[in-house]
Amino acid sequence: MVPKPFIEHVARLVNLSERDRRIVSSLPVSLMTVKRHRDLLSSGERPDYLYTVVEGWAGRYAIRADGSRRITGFMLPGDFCSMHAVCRQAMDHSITALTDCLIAHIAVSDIEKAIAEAPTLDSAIRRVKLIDEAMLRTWLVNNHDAVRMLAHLICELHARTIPDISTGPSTLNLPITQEHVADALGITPVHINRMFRKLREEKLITFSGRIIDIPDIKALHRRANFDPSYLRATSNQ
Amino acid sequence: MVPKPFIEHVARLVNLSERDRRIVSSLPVSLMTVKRHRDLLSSGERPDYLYTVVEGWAGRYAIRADGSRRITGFMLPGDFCSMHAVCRQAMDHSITALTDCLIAHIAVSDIEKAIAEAPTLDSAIRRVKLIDEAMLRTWLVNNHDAVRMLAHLICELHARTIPDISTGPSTLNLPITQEHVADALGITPVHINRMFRKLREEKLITFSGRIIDIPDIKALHRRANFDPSYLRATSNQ
DNA sequence: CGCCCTTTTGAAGAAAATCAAGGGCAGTGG
DNA sequence: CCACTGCCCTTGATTTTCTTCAAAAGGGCG
Repeated sequence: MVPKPFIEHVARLVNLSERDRRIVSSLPVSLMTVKRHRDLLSSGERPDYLYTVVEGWAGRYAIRADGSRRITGFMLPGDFCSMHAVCRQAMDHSITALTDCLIAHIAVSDIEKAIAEAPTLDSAIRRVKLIDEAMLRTWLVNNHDAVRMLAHLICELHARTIPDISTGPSTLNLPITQEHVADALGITPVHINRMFRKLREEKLITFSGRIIDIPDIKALHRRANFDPSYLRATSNQ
Repeated sequence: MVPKPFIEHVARLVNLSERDRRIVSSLPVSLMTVKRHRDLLSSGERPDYLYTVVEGWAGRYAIRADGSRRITGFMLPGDFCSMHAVCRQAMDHSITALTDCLIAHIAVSDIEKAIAEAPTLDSAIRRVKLIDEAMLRTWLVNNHDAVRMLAHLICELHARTIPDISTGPSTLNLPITQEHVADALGITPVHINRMFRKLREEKLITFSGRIIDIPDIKALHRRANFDPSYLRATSNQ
C-alpha cells in the first residue's frame, strides 16, 4: 500500500482525478528503515527505485576534495529522493539519512507504467524537478551573509513543514545538528552557532533542544528576505 | 531554418535518427539580436518561445535584496535559455545578454508538436534539465575557496566551449568582464581580480585582453579539482 | 585628445575560519 | 544511583580570507 504522505505529496503538486488517485494508490510500495548516518544512495549509483521519505529527514550531499561535505538539499517527509532514477540517470551526489528514517520505494518500471496510464504524473515529476532546481538556485543566490542565510534556511524548512501558516508565532522541529546546518550553508559549525545566537539576540527565534520557536514568522521572513513562492511551482497554464 | 548550432546541440544530447533530424530541422525558427546589457527574459515572465543562444554569451541572474546581482549560470552558443517555457512555467530568474547576442527562438507549441512526433526530443529536454541541475549543484558544492572557485569556473567554461580537448595547452575566449565572473561566484570584483593574479602567479593561466591562455589544462583541472562528468548526462540506459 | 569602462593595486576594516577548551545532556555500565 | 563516555552545543582568542573604500593605470572609441 502507498503510505498517505506519498499520495498527499503528489496531490499537492497536481490535481489528481479519482482515476489518477486510484492508479497512484495501487502502486506497489515497499517500506524500509534507514538508520541515521547511513547512506540511502551513493553517487554513481543508478537506482531502480524511486525513494521517498515517509518519516525522518534525509539530505543530498557531496564530498569535496579536502574531505569536507556540502549538503545541497534536505528531504522531508513526502519528498522524493531519486528523481534521477525516473530519468534513468546515475546519481551525481549521495543521499544520507540525517535522522532515523522510514523510506518508501517504488520500482521505476511501475512508475513508468503508471505514467503511461496517468500522464498527469509526468507533469508532477516535472514540477518536482522544477522546485528542486528553484531551491538550488535560491540557495546559490542567497549565499551572502551568514545570518541571513541561516534565517532563510529556517524559513524554508518552516515553510516546507508547515506550508499553510503564514503569520504570527510558530514553531519548527529541526531534528538535525548544527553541523548539518553548517554543511548545508557552507560555513563552519562554530560560525553557525554564533549566527544562531545572533538570531536569538535579535529575538527572532528561541530554542530549547531542537524545537525552534519563532515568535513572529513574518519578522523572520523580513530578516531573511524570504519569499516562499519558489517552493511551489506555479500552476500549469 | 534551424541554425546549425541548434541541431548540433540537440545531437550532442541524444542520438537522432534521420527522421528526428528532419523533424528538428524543419522547426520554424526566428532569429533576433539582443544588445549587451539587455534582458532577454525577466523573472515572472511566461515565455511562449524556447530561446537558444546562437552567438554571444547570456547569463541567468537574480537580484538580491541589497541590489547586488548573482549570476547562476552562463549560456553559451548552442545552449537553451528557457526550458521553463517548455514546462509552461513562469521564470523564477531573469536572463540577460552578457555580450551582444544572436538568439534563435522557436514557439513552444511547435516544440510540443515535434516532441509528439519524435519522443527522443523529450529525453533530450530531460537531459538538458539534468545537466542544468548538475551545474547548479556543482556551483553550490564548489563555493569554498575563491582561487579554486575561479579555476573551476574557467575549467567549466573551457570544457563547454572546447569539449574535446582534454590535455596540453589550450585557450579560452572569455568575452565577459571580471565583474560578471564576480557575480557568478558571489565574490567581489576586486577579489576576483586578485584571484586572477594568483592563478597567473601560479603559472596556471596567462591572459592578454579577454583571451585566456592555459599552458597546461590538466594542471588547472587538478588545481580546481575539476571533473567534467557533470557536464554530460550519462547515456540513457 | 578626452571620456568611459574595465582592470589593477593599496590600505583598512569586517566577516568567517581555525584552534582550543569547557559545559550540558543522554545513554551505558558498574 | 552515580560515574563515565560520547556527542553536541557554546564560548574565547587568534589568524586568514574577503570586503570596502579609494585611487591610479590601461585601452578602446567618439
